[in-house]
Order: sequence, then C-alpha cells, then structure tokens
Amino acid sequence: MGIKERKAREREMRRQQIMVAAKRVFTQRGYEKSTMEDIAREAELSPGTIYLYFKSKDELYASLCLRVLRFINVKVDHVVSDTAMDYEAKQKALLGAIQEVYDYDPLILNNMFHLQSSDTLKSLSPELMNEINELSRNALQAMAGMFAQGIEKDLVIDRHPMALADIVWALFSGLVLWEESKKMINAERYDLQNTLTTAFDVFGRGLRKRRGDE
Amino acid sequence: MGIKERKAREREMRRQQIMVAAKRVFTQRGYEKSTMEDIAREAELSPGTIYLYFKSKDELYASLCLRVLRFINVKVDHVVSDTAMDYEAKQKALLGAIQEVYDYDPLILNNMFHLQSSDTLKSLSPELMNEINELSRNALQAMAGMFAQGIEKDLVIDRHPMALADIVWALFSGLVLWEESKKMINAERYDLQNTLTTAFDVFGRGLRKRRGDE
Amino acid sequence: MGIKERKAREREMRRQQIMVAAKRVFTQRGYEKSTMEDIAREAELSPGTIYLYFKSKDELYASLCLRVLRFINVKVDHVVSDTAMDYEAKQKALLGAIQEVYDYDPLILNNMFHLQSSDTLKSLSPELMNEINELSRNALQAMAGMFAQGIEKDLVIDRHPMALADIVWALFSGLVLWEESKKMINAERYDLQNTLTTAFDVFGRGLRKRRGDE
Amino acid sequence: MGIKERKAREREMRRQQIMVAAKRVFTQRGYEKSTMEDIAREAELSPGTIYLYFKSKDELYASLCLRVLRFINVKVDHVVSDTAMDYEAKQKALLGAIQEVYDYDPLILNNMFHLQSSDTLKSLSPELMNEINELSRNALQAMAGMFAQGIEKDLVIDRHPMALADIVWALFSGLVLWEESKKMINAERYDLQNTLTTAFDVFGRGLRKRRGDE
DNA sequence: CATGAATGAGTTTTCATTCAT
DNA sequence: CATGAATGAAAACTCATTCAT
Repeated sequence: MGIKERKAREREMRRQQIMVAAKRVFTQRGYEKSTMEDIAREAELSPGTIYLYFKSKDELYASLCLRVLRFINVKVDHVVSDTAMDYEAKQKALLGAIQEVYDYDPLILNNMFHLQSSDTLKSLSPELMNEINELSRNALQAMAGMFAQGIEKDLVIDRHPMALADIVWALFSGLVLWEESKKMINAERYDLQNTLTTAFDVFGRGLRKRRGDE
Repeated sequence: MGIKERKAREREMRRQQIMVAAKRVFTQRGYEKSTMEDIAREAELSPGTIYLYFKSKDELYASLCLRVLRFINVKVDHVVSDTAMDYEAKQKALLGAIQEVYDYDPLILNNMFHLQSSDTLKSLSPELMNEINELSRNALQAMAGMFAQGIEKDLVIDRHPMALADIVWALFSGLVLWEESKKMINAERYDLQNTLTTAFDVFGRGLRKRRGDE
Repeated sequence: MGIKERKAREREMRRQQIMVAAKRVFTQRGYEKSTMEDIAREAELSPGTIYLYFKSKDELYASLCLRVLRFINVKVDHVVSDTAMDYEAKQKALLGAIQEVYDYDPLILNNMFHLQSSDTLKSLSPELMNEINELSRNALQAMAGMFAQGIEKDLVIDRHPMALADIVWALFSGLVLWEESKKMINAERYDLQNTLTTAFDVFGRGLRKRRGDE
Repeated sequence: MGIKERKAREREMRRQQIMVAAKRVFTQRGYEKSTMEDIAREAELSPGTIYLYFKSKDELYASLCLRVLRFINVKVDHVVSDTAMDYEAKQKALLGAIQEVYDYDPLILNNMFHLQSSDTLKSLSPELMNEINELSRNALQAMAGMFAQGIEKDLVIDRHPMALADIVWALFSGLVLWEESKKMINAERYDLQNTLTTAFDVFGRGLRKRRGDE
C-alpha cells in the first residue's frame, strides 16, 4: 500500500528531525544538562511529541549513538572487505571514516561514554542494547582484523591487534575530549586540524614497521 | 599561635577527607549522577558539613581537578627543568607521570570535561578558575617545550610542539574513556595493561625520528 | 426517511461498540488507569473517533453506568409492579436481578463510585446527570417500597425500608470489592459462588420475620 | 542513647503527621486525584519532605492500609482469643471493631481496593507487600475461626466459615461505597447510622441459628 | 465521518542547598 | 563547628483532548 509506505516514511522523517535536534542540544549542553524541553524546543515540537517517537530520554540518546555506530560499521566493513585496497590504503580509509564521524558530531564518541552507567543500561530496551553491543563489537573486531593482516604482512609492528584497534578508538575519543578541555582553559587558538593531522602522522609511523627496527 | 596552626591543619585534613570521598564517588558514578548525600555518606559526614568546606558541588569538583593539575605540574616542571636528563629520559618520565595520574584516578581526566560547561564555569569562584587555567596552560606549554627541544635536537619529527603535547593528553584521556566503553559493550576480556603498553610503544616510536625517515 | 433511520441505527451501533470496549477496559484496569487510547485500541477505532460519540472520558463512563442503571430499573419496576408475585418471590427476583448485573459486569457497581467525585460531576452534561440521579433514586425507592410491603404484611422485620434497600445494594457492591481484594492477598481459592449463595441465605434469613421473634 | 530514641520518636511523629494528612486528602479526593502536592500542603510540608519518609505515593498509600490492617488484627486477635466471651459477645465485639475502623476512616476499606492493581503491587517494597498479605489473611482466618466455633456450638447456621467472614468484610466495604454513591445521587437525607444499625441487626439475625430452623 | 499525530498542562520524583538546633 | 531535616525549583514523563487531512 502506497499510503502505509508514505506514513512510515513520514514517521521516519519525524524521528530524524528529533534526532537532529537532540544531537544539537546534547552536543551543546551534554547529556545530563539537556532537558527534554530543550530538545522539544529545538525540534519545534512539544515535549509530549518526543515521547511518541522515543520511549525515554535514554532511548533517544541511545538511538543517536546507534546511528553513529551504524555509520562506522558500514565504513569499516567496506574498507576491510575491499580486496582491491592494500594495507596502507585501508589504514588511511579507516582513519578517514573516523574523521568523518568526528566532523559529523565531535562529541558523540565522548558522550557515548554516558551509556556505560549501569542504571542507564537497565532502562534501555533489550533490542536497542543488543544492537549497540553487536555493532560496537563488530567495528572493533573488523579493525583488529585489519591490523592482524598488517602484522602478518609485516607492515605493522607485532602487537595484539585488538589493542591496536582500541588505541585508534581511544585516540579519537581523547582528541574530542581534549579539544573541549582546551576551550575551558582558554587556550588562545586551538588548531584541531593541525593536531589531528599530527596524530595521524604519529600514529601511522608508530604502526608502521621498518627494516632495522626493534 | 600554635592553636591557630593546629586549627588550620585540622581544617585542611577535613578538606582532604571530603575530597578523597568525593573522588571515590565521582569516579564510580560520574559527576551528574553523584549526589552530595552520596559524598557525605562516603566521607562519614553530614551534607551540611560539606558546605562548610566547599561552596558548592562544582567547587568541590573543581578542587579535585585542581589537585590533579597541581600534581601534573610539579612532575612536568621537574622533568623539563632537569638538565641532567636527556630527551629520551624526559619523554619517558613524562609518560610515567601521566600514568601515575591515571593510576590515582582513571576518570579524572575525563570527568574534568564536565568543567567545560559554561554554566559550571560561571558558578566557580574566579580564583579557582584562574588557578585551573594557569596550571593547565603551564603543563601543556612545558610539554610542548620539551617536544620543541626534541625537534631541535632532531630526535622528534618536525611537527608543531603544542600539537604533540595535545596528542599525549588526548591519547590518555581517550584510553580511559575507552576502557569504560568496553565494559559497556561486554568486551570479553579487556586487557587495559596491554593496551596501555602498546600505546606507549606506538606513541614513542611515532615521535622518535630516525635517520633515513621521511 | 429510511436513510436517516439507518444512519441513526449505525450511529447507535458505533456507540454500543465503544461502550462494550470501554466496559472491558474499565473493568480490567479501573477508571483512572484506563486511557482513551486503550479504549480506542480495544474498540479498533482511533482516539479521535471516540470523541465523535462521547464528549469526554467522563461522559463515556457515565453512559456505561447509565446503561446498568436502566437495566436495574426495568427489572426492579417489573418485579415491584407484578401483583401476581408474593413477597418472598419478589425478594428472590430482586436478588436475581442484581446478580444478573454482577454477572454482566462485576466491577460496574464499584467503578460507579468514581462518579462521586464532585469534579467529575461538574463536567457531566446536566441531562446525563439528571437521568443518573433519577434512575438511582427510582431503583432504590422501588426496592424500599417492596420492603415496606413486606414489613406491612409482617414478613420482614420492622426496620426503615430505605435502610434495607441500602443494605442490599451495599452488600453486593461490597462482595465485588472483596472478590478483587482477595486476589490481592493471594487468598488460595476464592469461591465467589459459595460466598454469594451464603450471602443470599444469611441476608434472607435476617430479613425474614418469624413468629416469636423480637 | 536518649538522643537516638528521641530522634526516632520525632521521625515517627512526622510519619504519622504525613499519614494523617494523606488520609484526609485520599478520603476527600480518592487515590488517583490526590496529588503529592495536595498531601504536602495538607501536612504543611514541602513535597520533597514527603519523600524523606515514604519512597513513593504508592508506599505512602500502602502504609495507610497497613495501619488499618494492624488495628483490625489487634482487635480481631483479642476478641477471638478471649475465652471469657461467649459466641454472641464475640460476634458483637467483632462488628464493633469494624465499625471503629469505619468511623476512623470510612473510605479506607474501599480505597484498599486500589492496591489490587498489579502495577501498583510491583512498585511496593516486598516487606510492605508481605506484611499486608499476612495481616489480611490473618484477620480473615481469625474471623472464619470464630464463625467455625459458632457453627460447632450450633449457634450459627451451617455455612462455610470463610464465606461468612467474607460477607462481613464485604458488607462493610459495600456500605462505605454505597454511602458515597448516595451523595452522588443527591439522596436527600442519608441516614448512615440507621443503615449501619439495620445492617448489624439483619446480619446478626441471618447468622443466628434457632431451634426449628431449616 | 474517521483518523492519529500533536499538544501542553499536570504529575511524580530528585537533589543542591539552607538553617535551626 | 557539625548536623540532617526541610526546602522548592526543576526535570522526566503521561494522557485527555483537538484538529488538519
């Protein structure tokens, strides 16, 4: 039925509209300081309406994280399974994907941290929780797999691949944090782009194994 | 007056007792989910008493950050000004200092993030704010100075020294975050020690310049 | 006009459909915990449609009560005015009618209680309120009239007839309540039928006057 | 310690103060229409204070029921175990106890009905729930025991003792309900005292077995 | 007529902070 | 100084009712 489809599409658009507004508010104020009324105002809707699309503030928040995780997974899966790319290209593409996430919503990786609270987890619907867990695990394992390949081909120093994947993730979470902290300490001119480029470079060198090393 | 001194010392001890309790609670639950009553209970004091030593929850929190920043500054200043150490030793000592902070309170660097909220800043007393700003800037500039030395002596790749300092900080903030996130996604066995060691290694290699590189 | 009639009949059928659904929902959850959406879902209609047939939740509820009151009145009037029945038969028929109401909707007598709230009453349309008042009064007075007859013929103990009518009503309201309360306290096996039979018997004996009594 | 005792007594008095206020408000408006703010205003306290003594609206309500159940149990246990009373005296004392409850809070027996909702039960602390269940069962079984005695001594008609206990309880719940319903239908002059007296009389007659009966 | 998405006032609950003892 | 009961403003969430389609 065409009507049902249209309804579903409209419903999905409202969801997106709310998520976009929520992202803006969460990014600006952080999870705890953002009120549902703030989000409603930003979405130009009434508070009650939000609850027609998301069961609770936590579910709304988790849905935002989910979207980012899905994006990362698509990218990572694509990069990892592309047999035409050599290792160097894959590493570059991976870092590019993470920077895309960063550009989309710099705080999401840090805010995701909020989900760790066991109280929060209890209130999430099991489906949501399961998808989040699965996607997180999948992204990480895909990255680890890529590093394992690099180690095998002797292009990356021989360290536990999962630890390397963790460092990639941590470095980016940390940069976000740090960018915000710098604002706090009134660092006159925080050149994030420069820092990111340097990080990529440092990180790339550290991973790369060269003859005569060790 | 001996009496006045004793009083002052007792007062300082109470402050420390409260801060130790607050650290434990903030570390466990995060800033927003920690209540003043939680902290009072942990300190075996009444809520009212906390307010005799700290003007507000925010000031208590900022005082915790301050303590960590002071510790880092002492270490960094010492390392940087020690003319007996060569660059490699300095870099190692610096990373060691940061890991000490991490061992003392893994979440402090992340939680510090909370201060970024402009609402929070407004409620802090100007003296507190100034000291925080100064210490943060100082620590970062000292680190940057160290890297500048390394670059000059051709021991470190030629990148903006401040950016390198940022990356050090960010990497460690990020690792903490990530450790917590892994709990969330039920990562089967998260070997933080391994990850940290690898990070040190990767980071060290990336910073170190070698003949024939580039 | 045949068309107008058909329309009217269809309209009446929708009303009935909604009332049946509402009865089910109110019976299950009670007045306050039942939402208009619950009722709409049960009636397989949309919430908006309910409002085409009933001005408000209160009016819908009052309409349900009205239906029961009308049923009781028909029965009571019939019993009381039937000159062919002797007193004993009338009393029996009356109790039978009440049990019929009970079988139809055990909670209606209790739920009716909700109407007592003065706020609720204010929002009812005067016509509805008037009919409810009149029917209630009429049913009670008819019963009282019957008891007065019994007293006159020396078949029933000499007590205020209205008080006797009240007790009949109260006993049945109470039994319903009590049946529900027993579920709450996990009474192992609540044999309502047995209790009702006993109640009829005890009550009948109490009303019956016997030679030598008093 | 005298201080601890005094504190405990003061705390208990506040609890009572709140419960008295809550009783008044619940009695006047019913459970659902009573807001915590209403109760706080009646108790001349702030809403937050109520939550220092009762975990939720439901727990406050359940505590009220508990108090009444405790009272009934004390009375019933006393009457049943008093070997100096004959059956007739016991029955009279029992009805008297119930009327005392009724005089104290006419609506409590009806309102208790609210607890039956499974949603409500889930939110109650298990201890509270257990005590309510135990007390209810105990009161009922004690009453049933008394009737069993009466049946054995051939003073009460031979019916299931538990059914007789149920009827006692139901009759009184019902009278309360009915008293309120009468207000609703603007019954000109509702003489509750007369109805109650008649109910006692009718009920007593119904229970009493006499030679030559049946 | 029928729909069902949207509304927003109203409710329960939390917690930083104060102040009388 | 220390206490901890009390406060009350603010937040999450609900639901009867409306109205554009």
